[in-house]
Amino acid sequence: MSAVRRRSAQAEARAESQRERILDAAQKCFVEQGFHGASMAAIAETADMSAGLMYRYFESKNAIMLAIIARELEGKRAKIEELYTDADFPAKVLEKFRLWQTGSAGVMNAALFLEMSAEATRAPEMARAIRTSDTLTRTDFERWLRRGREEGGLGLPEDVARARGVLMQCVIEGLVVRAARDPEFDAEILGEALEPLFRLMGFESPAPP
Amino acid sequence: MSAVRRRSAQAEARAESQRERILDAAQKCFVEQGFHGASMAAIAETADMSAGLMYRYFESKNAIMLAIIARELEGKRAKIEELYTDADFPAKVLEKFRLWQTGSAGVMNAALFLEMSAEATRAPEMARAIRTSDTLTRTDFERWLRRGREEGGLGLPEDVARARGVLMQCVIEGLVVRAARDPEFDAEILGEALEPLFRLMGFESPAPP
DNA sequence: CCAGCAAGAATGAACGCTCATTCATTTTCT
DNA sequence: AGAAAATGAATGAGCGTTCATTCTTGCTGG
Repeated sequence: MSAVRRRSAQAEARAESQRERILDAAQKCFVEQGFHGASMAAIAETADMSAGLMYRYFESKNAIMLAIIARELEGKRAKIEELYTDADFPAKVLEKFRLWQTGSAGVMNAALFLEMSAEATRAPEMARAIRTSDTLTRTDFERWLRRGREEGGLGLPEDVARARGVLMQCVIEGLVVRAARDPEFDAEILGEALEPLFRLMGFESPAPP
Repeated sequence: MSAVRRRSAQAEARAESQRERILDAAQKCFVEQGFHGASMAAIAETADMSAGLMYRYFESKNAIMLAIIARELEGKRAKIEELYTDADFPAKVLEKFRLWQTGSAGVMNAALFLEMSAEATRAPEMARAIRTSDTLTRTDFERWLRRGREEGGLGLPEDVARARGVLMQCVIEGLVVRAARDPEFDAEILGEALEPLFRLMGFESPAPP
């Protein structure tokens, strides 16, 4: 029985790695050809497996799309969290902007972000997934803005914090749009305009110790 | 010959109205089902004509997509121009935000904007069209920011104006993303955060006479 | 030690369907 | 009557999905 259990654990691990292989391939294809432009055949070829086999690991193409979105959103939140656990907010945002431009691996891809957002306006399942992640991100921003002064924050009242939290999201998402649209744009130019804007909104580096 | 010319002019007018009927239907379908999800049959039905007839007025589905984009971008620029030919910039932006949320006719549709932006990352023709409109919009913003003091402006130097012009675009586009994602969101909340932000960036109402 | 075997993994041809596009035909105008 | 406008069935390509089949793996009794 121990042998059986070991085997099934091993099989489970292999299945998981297969799922990831499929998701990696799907992400590449979705970025290059769009959700609807990418065919299962193309994804299979990219993943270096047969089309039929993918149905052992995912119920449908739609399930793959949803899995991609979940993975991307999780990654996005992790990246945004990095922004305010460390110093120099504007510089960190600029750094992320450059990553969005190049579409580096492991980063929320800007084109995919647009694709997802457009799709969410008509696919309720995607809208729900995005909405959840969206709310989490905004709540995090608000918490940051409402921190008390003794913690190095401004201690903003709730309504002001909410307004600025949303606006912050808009600015970030606007930067993503720009990164997708203009991968050659020199991020440095944004820097000097971004800094006073973030200061105004209360997103500053924590005070030095 | 006058009869011939009159006839051809009349025919031309009719052809133009047919083209517009197709574009209106296509826009509706694209918004509801996406560029690739909307079929020619669906567009034809919405336009209340046969599928075949559309090919008398447009070479292909792709040509329809490009025409839609051109029309949307032209409208977008006109709407943005309204922003600074009149008083109270932040209030006007909020008003546009609400229109994006409801997807009112005649206004650049938010979902379509996302769809277009995503498509542009892989279709060079669309990228070119969008890039052109994009540059025009930014140039307009920059001109506004560089206006001399005697004209009620700040007379900002070129590099600062460029940085703020791009950032302004990011904020606007971020608002579009938000409008698409959250049609229920109360725009009023944004108002109080938006006003100091625009003031900081130099986008103010013209001084009263 | 191994021949044989069950079961999971993987294949890829086939299926049913939808799509964009075409074109022989009919209808509508002048 | 004749030209232009409009139709909608036909076409063929491509899609997501299924499934009969083959391959691989690792356990088993002898």
